[in-house]
Amino acid sequence: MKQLEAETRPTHEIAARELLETMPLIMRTIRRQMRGHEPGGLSIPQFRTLGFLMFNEGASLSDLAEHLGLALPSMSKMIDNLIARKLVRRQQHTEDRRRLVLNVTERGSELLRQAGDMLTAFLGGTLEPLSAEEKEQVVRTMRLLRGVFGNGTNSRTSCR
Amino acid sequence: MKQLEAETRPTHEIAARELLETMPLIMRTIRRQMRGHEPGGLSIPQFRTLGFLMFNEGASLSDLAEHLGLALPSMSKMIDNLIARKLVRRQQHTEDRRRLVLNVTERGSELLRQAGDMLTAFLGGTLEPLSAEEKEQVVRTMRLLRGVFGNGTNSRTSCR
DNA sequence: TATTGTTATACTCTATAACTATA
DNA sequence: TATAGTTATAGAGTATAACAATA
Repeated sequence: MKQLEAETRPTHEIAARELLETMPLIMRTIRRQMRGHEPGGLSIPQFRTLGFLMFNEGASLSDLAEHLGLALPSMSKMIDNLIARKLVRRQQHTEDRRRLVLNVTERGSELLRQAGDMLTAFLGGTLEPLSAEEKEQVVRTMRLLRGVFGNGTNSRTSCR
Repeated sequence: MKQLEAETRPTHEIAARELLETMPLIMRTIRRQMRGHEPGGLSIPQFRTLGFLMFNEGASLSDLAEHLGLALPSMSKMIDNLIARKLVRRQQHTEDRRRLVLNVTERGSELLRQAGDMLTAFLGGTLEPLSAEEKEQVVRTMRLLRGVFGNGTNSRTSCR
């Protein structure tokens, strides 16, 4: 009863296990890489935050929370942190004064660039053993997964 | 300079971005699902810990830390927590009294089963829109990634 | 009243450093 | 001396609840 017969389980169960075993491993590898190596050391969510702000200048806190899939207070705290490190600038929206207008500072954009280069190099090296086709497969699968995980399932409003 | 030309970047760079955007999303979705729904509510590392102990009865703390990719103190604390919740039992190795002999309790195994069922159902539902072939692709890609990320890169001893 | 954010609080994850006990 | 674990400490990520300010 405790020993399962290798591959006789349904595919979605196997896929579930694979996701659960593989993704934390990769996340940790990346996290360590980022924490240690950079001049400033960005966490993954911080990195994503700066990246989002780079391409969505003047985004609000809610925009960010929505994109990262975080609760507002979590996002607020993270932004506090980034502002304390002078990587992000916070202003008030002139028309709707409830809203924040967030931007990456010079320093933030420089750090983001460096972190991105480092990460790209690191992941490039890690993925190197794969053939071009396998790399394509990784990209395809990620998009596939983003498609199914990115929709309703994750919407914060639907959770209780 | 700030706008990048869609798909002209090298594959490994694209793959890097895809990993970074997709994996946190999936992890968060799973984490929420696990936190909320279960009778006890297990975190992902807790779930993996119980799972590992289920198939490696009497494992030591170091075994676990190694498998999960955690530092020993992190692992120690997590086990404390699981023991406090009566999900894990800690004994001393009779021959080498430095070693721990860790096992899942009845209650732990029951909770693990429930959490596993819930997660399987949830992921099964989430992956449902995918064709059988696409699901296979997910499995293949995870194994591929585990292969490249699971080796030297992640060894704790190599990090400073 | 609804929306945007912040503050307070709490818990998990994770790491490093310093320590104890055993081998 | 080397190995297995624990304790102390710290910081990030995350959430919920309660609140303030603006619309």
